[in-house]
Amino acid sequence: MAIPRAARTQRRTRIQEEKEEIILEAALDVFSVNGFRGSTIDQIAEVAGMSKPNLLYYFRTKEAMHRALIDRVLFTWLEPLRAFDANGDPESEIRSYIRRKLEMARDFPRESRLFANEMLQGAPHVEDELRGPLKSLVDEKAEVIRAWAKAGKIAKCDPYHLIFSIWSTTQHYADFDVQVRAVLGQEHSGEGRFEDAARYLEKLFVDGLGIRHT
Amino acid sequence: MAIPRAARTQRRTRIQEEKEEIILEAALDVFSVNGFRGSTIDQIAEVAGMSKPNLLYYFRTKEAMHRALIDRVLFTWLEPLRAFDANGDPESEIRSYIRRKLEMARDFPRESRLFANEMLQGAPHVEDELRGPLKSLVDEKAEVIRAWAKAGKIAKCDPYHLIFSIWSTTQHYADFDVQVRAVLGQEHSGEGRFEDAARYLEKLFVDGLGIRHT
DNA sequence: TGTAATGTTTACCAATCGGTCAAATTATCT
DNA sequence: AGATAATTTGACCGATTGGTAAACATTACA
Repeated sequence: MAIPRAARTQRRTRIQEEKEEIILEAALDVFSVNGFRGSTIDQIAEVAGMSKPNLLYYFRTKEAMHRALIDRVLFTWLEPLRAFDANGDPESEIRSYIRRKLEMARDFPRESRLFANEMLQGAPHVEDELRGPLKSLVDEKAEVIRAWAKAGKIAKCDPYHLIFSIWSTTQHYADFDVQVRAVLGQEHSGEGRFEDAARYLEKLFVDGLGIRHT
Repeated sequence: MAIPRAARTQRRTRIQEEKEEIILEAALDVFSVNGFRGSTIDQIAEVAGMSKPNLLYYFRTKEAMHRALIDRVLFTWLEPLRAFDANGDPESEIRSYIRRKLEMARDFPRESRLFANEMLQGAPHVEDELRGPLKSLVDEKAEVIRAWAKAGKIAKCDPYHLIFSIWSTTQHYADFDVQVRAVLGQEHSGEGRFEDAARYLEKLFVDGLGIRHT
């Protein structure tokens, strides 16, 4: 008889690791487009190439699948902000933060959309993470930015809204990809749009924050 | 016997106008949070305070409801961009565009989320509008911005990405409202956050675009 | 190799889904 | 008021939903 997943205390099997990986990959495909409510286990099962009960053998409920996915993605997603260095100089830190966020929008659009979907729904599954770890991290980095402003390295500005504006402008290229492509037209919808965006955004923020570059 | 809605050619009844209004209002509540797939007619019926078959008397399918809602909202939503005036001066035009968009994010967050949901899903219901009317409007305004840059009134920049960045930064306060509130904390989550955002964003764009203000 | 644990699937369940139908109710107009 | 058209609803339909039970297949390990 199969042991229910939740009751297992032993180390995970090779098969478990592989299959859970496949399932979460498929779940990311589906959840990132349709949101939690709009996604079905059957859809995920089809993408994963296994039967529905088999999915439910590894994750007992649809919610558990979503939960596991969020947990795994959240850490990676905040990596660029975590790398934001108080000791670096403002210009290069902001430039590289923008660049990193844009790379993530390009390379991990599904992850971006997964969160966007969650936010639109009022973050019913991650509100705690927002108020806890996320807020702490942002508070910490906001303090860095405030110190830069105080030292006259950048113009005085609200550090929280600065962070919001970098998040929104970069994630836009993942979340609103269809719109961006439609507006740019076929000829400018190649991967080059990310370089154009990087160039434009770096200039916007560097100049907008009054960072003097030699 | 009731005449099917689609076959009616006569003018709409008072009751029709009222009820369709109530239904679309409820549909906006539900669709904007759960997206098309994640929303059910029963949910909308409950919010609207009428029976499910009654909703289907006014809109023959769930898709028709969504369609009507999108059509009604799309026009209003593009109003600020339409008001963007080629003859105005760059600084005040950009400032007021940002302000208008922020006001819409504050006053019509559901409309913003409705579109955001649609974009995340790949715009299955509005792709034509994106490639047609929206692209045309943006193309037209991009030309205005390009002319400003050519005349040296603003710094050279990609006008499309400029528009994207204004869209994303402003709509962020509607679409990611939960996140914004969570990060700002209870004390800064009052309506004042929109004024803070306006102040920050106006400065960012005016300085970022190299607009000399006396 | 045998066997116990792990993994997979078919068949199924109750609840919910979008939508229909016909009967009942209400508004409109002469 | 009476007739007619417009509106509303309860009962219902087949399909899909999240999830279960149990039989079957495979793997790991002594």
